[in-house]
Amino acid sequence: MKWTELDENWCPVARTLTLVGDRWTLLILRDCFLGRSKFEEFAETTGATRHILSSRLKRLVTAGVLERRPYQDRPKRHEYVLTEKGREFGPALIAFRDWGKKHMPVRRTATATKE
Amino acid sequence: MKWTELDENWCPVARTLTLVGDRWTLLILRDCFLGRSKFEEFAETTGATRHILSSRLKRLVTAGVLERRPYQDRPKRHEYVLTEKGREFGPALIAFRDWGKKHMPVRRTATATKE
DNA sequence: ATTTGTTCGTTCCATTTTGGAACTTTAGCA
DNA sequence: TGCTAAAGTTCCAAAATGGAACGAACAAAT
Repeated sequence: MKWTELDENWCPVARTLTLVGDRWTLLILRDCFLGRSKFEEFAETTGATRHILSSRLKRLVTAGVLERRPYQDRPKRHEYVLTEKGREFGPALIAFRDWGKKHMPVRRTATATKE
Repeated sequence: MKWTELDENWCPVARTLTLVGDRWTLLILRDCFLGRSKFEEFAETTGATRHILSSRLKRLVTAGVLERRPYQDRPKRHEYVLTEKGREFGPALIAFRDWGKKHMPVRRTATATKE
């Protein structure tokens, strides 16, 4: 089954997933809620390739979850900010955060271990 | 960046995504909350291929979100049921559902339109 | 005894999507 | 002029996916 077919699904969860049902998209939204808004910031903090970042941001803007707006002229630069629709997605991320805090402890690696 | 690297991420959202950050996994969990528990049920209602279903269920069981347990002998059959850890993921799905109900209206297609 | 049906997968392969890095454009600054 | 920064785009090899067939293990029907 293709993902585009899901947007006519009877289930609201399924329809939601057509838009935000992938890792990078959710990480981008997390960033937005943390106040980040620039392409380069997303690239650094999410670890997504610029390629994927570009396509995901486009999708979110098209869907009306983010708004792409200029924050300076010459050189023209844009930033991505949450719309009302996007802000209302907050509770979902809170739920993910809380569940992660409780059930997904940080796995330390050799390099991450200090002390 | 590889996904496996995210599980040592400082962010609990990111760590959560290493486990449930894909569409099929979340649809499977939705099914579980709706009371479904069998492989064939998941296959039909999520639309995921048996291949993907198999790998996702394994991951969820390994992570302790689902428990694979026999519900009959001869022919041996198993079902997948939410553990306490899995049940605590409910609020996240509720948030997805609510957001979807409000912001992702069903897109009707020609065949779906009747009357 | 052979065929059919059910459940739960595994295997195979062509198509998509990713990851990773380089390249482009526009413009300020030294 | 050369260097840096932001925001993408392009390219290609590697990984994930979809689609459908195949397999095992047993029950029920013919």
